Amino acid sequence: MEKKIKLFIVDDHKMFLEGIQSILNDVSYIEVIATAKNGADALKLLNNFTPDVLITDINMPELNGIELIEIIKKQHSKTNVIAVSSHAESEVISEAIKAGVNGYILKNTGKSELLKAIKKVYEDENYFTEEVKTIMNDSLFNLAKAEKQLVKLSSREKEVLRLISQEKNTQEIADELFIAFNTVEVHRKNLMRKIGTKNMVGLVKYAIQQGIIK
Amino acid sequence: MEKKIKLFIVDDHKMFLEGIQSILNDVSYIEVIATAKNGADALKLLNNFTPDVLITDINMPELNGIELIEIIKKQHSKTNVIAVSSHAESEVISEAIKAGVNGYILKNTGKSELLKAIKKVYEDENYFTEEVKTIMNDSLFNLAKAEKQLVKLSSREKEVLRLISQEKNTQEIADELFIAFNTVEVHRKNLMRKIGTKNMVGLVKYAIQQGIIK
DNA sequence: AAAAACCTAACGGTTTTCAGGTATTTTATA
DNA sequence: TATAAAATACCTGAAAACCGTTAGGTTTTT
Repeated sequence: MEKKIKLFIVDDHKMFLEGIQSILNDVSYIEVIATAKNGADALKLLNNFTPDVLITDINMPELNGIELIEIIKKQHSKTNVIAVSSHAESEVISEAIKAGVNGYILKNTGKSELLKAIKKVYEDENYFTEEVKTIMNDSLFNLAKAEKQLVKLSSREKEVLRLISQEKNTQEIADELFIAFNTVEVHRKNLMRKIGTKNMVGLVKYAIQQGIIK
Repeated sequence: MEKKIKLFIVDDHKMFLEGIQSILNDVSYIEVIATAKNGADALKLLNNFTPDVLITDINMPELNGIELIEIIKKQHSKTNVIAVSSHAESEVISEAIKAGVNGYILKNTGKSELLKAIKKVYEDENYFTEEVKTIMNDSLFNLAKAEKQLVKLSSREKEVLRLISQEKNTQEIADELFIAFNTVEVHRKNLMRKIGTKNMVGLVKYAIQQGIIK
């Protein structure tokens, strides 16, 4: 390869970021041109850098991986994106694909697979690890993809979700946001409808998974 | 330093494991003698290896970091332990300290701090990052430490917790375990008492944090 | 400008959780 | 083997969550 692959890495853990960089330092055909610790920072830096491939964590606070991918695909279409996640959850994978991700690998995969993914994605091909492909082939996956619209939470809903996840009850949330008890209930109901769960356990799991809290 | 510091690293993410190894490869006075992807594997390997310092993730399935630390401190007292975690939560820090951990750092800290921690802990001193120290100095921390006995869940309680975290209600859990509705309620109440929360949101957060589910 | 989405609020009713007990059997362990 | 801990089960009443629906005003998008 005559030209180095320009990489941009996004992860909220400095230790992980440095680890990946250290691994990729030894690879002659790759150059890490920038890193960021969340989606918002990444977007700012993308005005100054034009990476060939961007690797992003899915679970990040503020602006998470899925949202970042969506924006990149609209505004920086030359950059291909690999999502990295701790867990293989079909909803997340489904949303990442809908957002236009080019690859999806898990954190429990090693260096060789990471390099394969980077090369493939650089060449405008897709790369998904076996575990992810298994889930994608699952019959339920296509159903889920078809019937489940992309979850877009409003800022108010995220706020309510955050407070629910802090173990606050409806009245406490109402007091804190200066809105009526009933309004909080509506937000909660809409959250459950959008996220597709029937109780608060599902909500808090989603919140943690999406990095909205913790 | 005449002798290399022998390191053992435990983390369920291969990518993280390899990243850390790559970082530490460049450090002359450190030698990574072994790695493991969970607490159980680590314990097995500790029969063959005697590391000076063991670095372990806190959130792992099967046998988590806290439990691993407890066992190491009993059975391999020569090995000092550094806990690595994604988030700084006072309960977890408190339990790690009670388990006898020698250092506690966050994944959002970088290489230089990691090396400092390893050196300090190797010399039988403690090392805690600023963020962790802040939490430890918090007046509530000492209270929490004093009044909160170490959480020991029975296997049945863990089972119920797992099902609660799967968004199942009391009746569904009762049916699945072939026990009475009321019994499930007792387990749930005991879980809430032990974990120190007043609702299921707190339970599921604990379950995720402890790697009991997900 | 129209349509869609969002935020707000309310009502009535159902289901589930939560908090406080008592009590028996089984299992682990000192 | 004593006894402590765990698992089982039941009860009551209160609190909170859950469900369906309507509806008006605001903001954003098309």
